[in-house]
Amino acid sequence: MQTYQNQSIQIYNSLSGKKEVFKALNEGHIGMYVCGPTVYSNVHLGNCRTFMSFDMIFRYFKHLGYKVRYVRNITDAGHMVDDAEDGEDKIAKKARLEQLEPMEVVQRYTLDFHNTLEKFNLLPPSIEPTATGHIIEQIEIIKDIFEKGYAYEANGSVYFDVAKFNETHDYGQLSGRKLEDMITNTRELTAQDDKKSPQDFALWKKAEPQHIMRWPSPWGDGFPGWHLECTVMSTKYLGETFDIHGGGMDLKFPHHECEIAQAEASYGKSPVRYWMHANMLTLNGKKMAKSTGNNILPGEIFTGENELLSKPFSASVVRFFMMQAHYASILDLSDDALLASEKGFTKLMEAFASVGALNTGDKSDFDIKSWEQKCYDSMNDDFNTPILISHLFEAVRHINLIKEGKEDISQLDRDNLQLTLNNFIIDVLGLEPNATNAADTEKLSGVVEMLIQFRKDARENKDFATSDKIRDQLADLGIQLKDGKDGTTFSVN
RNA sequence: GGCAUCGUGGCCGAGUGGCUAGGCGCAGCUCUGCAAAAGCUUGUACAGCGGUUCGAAUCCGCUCGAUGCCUCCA
Repeated sequence: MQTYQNQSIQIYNSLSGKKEVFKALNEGHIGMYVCGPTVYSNVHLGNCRTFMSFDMIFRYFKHLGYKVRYVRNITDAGHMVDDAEDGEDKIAKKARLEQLEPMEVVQRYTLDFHNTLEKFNLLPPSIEPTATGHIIEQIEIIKDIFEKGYAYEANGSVYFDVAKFNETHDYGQLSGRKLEDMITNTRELTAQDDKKSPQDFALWKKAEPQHIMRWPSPWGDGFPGWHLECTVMSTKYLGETFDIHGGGMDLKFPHHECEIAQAEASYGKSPVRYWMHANMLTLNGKKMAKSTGNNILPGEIFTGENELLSKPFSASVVRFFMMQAHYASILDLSDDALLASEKGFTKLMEAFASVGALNTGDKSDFDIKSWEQKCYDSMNDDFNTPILISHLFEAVRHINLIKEGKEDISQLDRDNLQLTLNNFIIDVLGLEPNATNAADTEKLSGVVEMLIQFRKDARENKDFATSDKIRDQLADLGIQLKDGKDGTTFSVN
């Protein structure tokens, strides 16, 4: 029997606007699609938060014993830009500026993306398809939508006819918009090209002669519209209806709305059972975005080379910081908040590391079973990691009390505690103990233990000048001595 | 302008009709040669104004403020 059969998960479904009990389409299996990045520049920390949120969700499902197929795409075909160079796609533009082949840009930033996510300890998705690898499928679905009467061709481009679609379907169901409101409220747009209506969106876009990324199609050389790849790739790998579709909140409209329209137009049914949206990471109270430059790069966090930061922070600390907020809430990044998280993270990890060495007794003052269920309950309630973490700190308190001999724990409970902490801290939250070279750690440990012994001798001889010198100089090196009931331990910053 | 979301104690951040979230910081205490670490104790917070209710931070209305989307964006 798998763990998931004992746990009932509630998910906030953006489509209904309510928390719903999650039920997998196929018992024991979950299909999850998450909109990935457009690889035309370095991933910033805001991007990372979204992928980290879904990584946590992926991890939890796996922990519960589900077989999960997690698909996260790479958008390498570029999208339209809205500034002066109208009609040019982002990747092509970047390529020309840097005198690179488009696929060279794609390669560079895909690598950066992967490297960064690896630092944050994200699990790779099951499939990571690219838009350029699915041009044929995209052309096929355009033909299908065309035949069903929801698309029209204009000057070598193909557009989705939103008004036509809305006659028989509900365009705007996800974002809570009404087509008539959108028509009356549409802002003035400069490049309105060949669309019948501003609400229509491109399925296929004609490539101008200078446009580098282009493919042949029944409508001439061009490139696919930016909503299409997700429809095509999610369907290809997960089926016409699948369990979960995720992405950043900023993709809700129009991107996800258009995905629903395309899928309903082509397959005649709603593609997704649970829509999930991760909220924005803000900087100075404003959304991080590539286009506005209001962002911070992961590399700047790791080196501390940013005027907002007083020091560098490890990837795990940043991950812990993000896990202390609910995925659907806006989270504001600041030096103070990271500093506070770092302290909490260290406290948590030190307690976790010490569980195995806890002295055991005949009884336990800590009800592990009910505590464990509280951990599951918090995750089952729409993946509430901040609540989970509050329960983890409850365990930390007990661990420290046991260490001081003020509470007892049985051996069985200690083992269960260690296992459960490992499940949630390592497997579900994806946190990592500070990575250090094992061989170096062993040597360092030997040296520090030696100094601890010298200090102990000095203290026994009441030579406090020497003992304090050892303690203070080690502290200057970032090694903190901790005098406890059963002798002195140390930790390295 | 339209559509949303949000406004919680010094800071971050959960919760959401009555019952302690948690982390960081601050203060006191215990421990200590002195510290640190650890533990214990302490916060009577929910933007403002009305309303519903036996009871609201939590529901409703209005006001103010912030953010997001409406145009590429995680």
